[in-house]
Amino acid sequence: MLVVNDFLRIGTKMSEKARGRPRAYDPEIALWRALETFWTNGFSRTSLDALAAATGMNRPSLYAAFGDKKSLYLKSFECFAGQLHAALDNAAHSEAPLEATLRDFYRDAIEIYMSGPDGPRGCFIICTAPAEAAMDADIRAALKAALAEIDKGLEVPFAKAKAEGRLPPDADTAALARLAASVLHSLAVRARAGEPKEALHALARQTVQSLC
Amino acid sequence: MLVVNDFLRIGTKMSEKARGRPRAYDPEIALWRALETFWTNGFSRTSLDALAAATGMNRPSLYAAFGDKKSLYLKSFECFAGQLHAALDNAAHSEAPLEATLRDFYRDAIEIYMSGPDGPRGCFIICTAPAEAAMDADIRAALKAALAEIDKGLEVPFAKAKAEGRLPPDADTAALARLAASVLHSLAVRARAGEPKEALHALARQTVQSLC
DNA sequence: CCAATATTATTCGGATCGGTACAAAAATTC
DNA sequence: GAATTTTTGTACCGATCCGAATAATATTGG
Repeated sequence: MLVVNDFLRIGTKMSEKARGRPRAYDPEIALWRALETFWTNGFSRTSLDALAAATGMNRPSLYAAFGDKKSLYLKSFECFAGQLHAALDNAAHSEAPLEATLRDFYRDAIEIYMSGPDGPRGCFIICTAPAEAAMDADIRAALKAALAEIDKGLEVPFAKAKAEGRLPPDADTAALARLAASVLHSLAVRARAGEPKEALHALARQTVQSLC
Repeated sequence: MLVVNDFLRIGTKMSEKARGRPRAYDPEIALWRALETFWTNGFSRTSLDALAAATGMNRPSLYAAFGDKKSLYLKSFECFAGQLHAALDNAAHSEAPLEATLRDFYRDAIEIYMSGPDGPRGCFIICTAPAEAAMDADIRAALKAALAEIDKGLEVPFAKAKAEGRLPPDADTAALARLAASVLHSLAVRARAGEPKEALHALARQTVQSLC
């Protein structure tokens, strides 16, 4: 239950040399490799052996660095949520008009959803967390928080457009943002199901047109 | 690899008595119990022991009746897809105007998504299939087909409204239906994440308002 | 060179996994 | 009532699961 100590050291100054045997892995790279493994396989289907193989670490090192399997999954989740947060921040601070902001946001999302070494993987959060969420309160809480962050983040561009008079004064920006977020969720699932990229772009286009 | 024989016998006339020891289970009930187990736990996290406990059958009987684990999952999937198909058919044949049809469709869906013995479970298809879809071509194909059926099914009410002049003559009914379907997907995930029922109804309301 | 420290590498252990073999049980047919 | 047929129940299979215990290795500090 100690664990995690390593993570705290990432940000510290590297002036004083580490005392013992040096690490053979980069924690950030290893975490990303673990994330990718969970992303394609989901939580329950991913074994510690697969994670060890993907990270190049052996199981004890994995455990020492990230804790048990679920802890590693949640760390991967937060890592992906960080990327998501950055994308939302980007949209929130966009100077472009609402249509363009939303269009670019979807474009970037689709690009990520369609990526992957063995075919499209959709969204880490939407495609792997729900399966576990019903029985696992921690994963459910993480999922709920991520959904809320998407809703909140997407509201900013709508609110800005409303403040600038580009939306009707009675527009419910929170509701519009939740609708836009809903399409994002669907894009994630559709990509993973194998829908062609053009169909996803068409859906995004229709959404922008309907909401702006 | 024989298997399945039992299923074929469900619909046959029961005039000639079965020859051997009688079945101790009802295949339809057992399938529904298995479906519920997969629904809450997802595919990978569900063990054959859990399925046996839920159905009241022992493992050999399970195997004889439904084949291996994935085969049982896919049968559960198709069973749920059948319910979905009925709901879509209901919406397609509705005499009510588009708004009411869509509103009722969402209302019924939310009711199902919020149901469940241990809290809301969302949608069997949207919440359990994506996790497996990236690595399992069969589940991916089933998921893709189900998504297509939702898109197609929801297009009917839009097309009817357009034909009756209740939508602009240039309305892209297929695109609108895909957008409406996307919100359904999101409702499934949101319900499983624990969003309150009223929030889901509000999202449905906003969607109907935006699309009709 | 020797102690201390921290990580790696090997190995194991109990539990559970999905699937099956085999015999007992319960019904029908003759 | 004996033979046949089908299902049930038990027990078991090798494989894999997650986690930990132990030993070897590589570095720093004295």
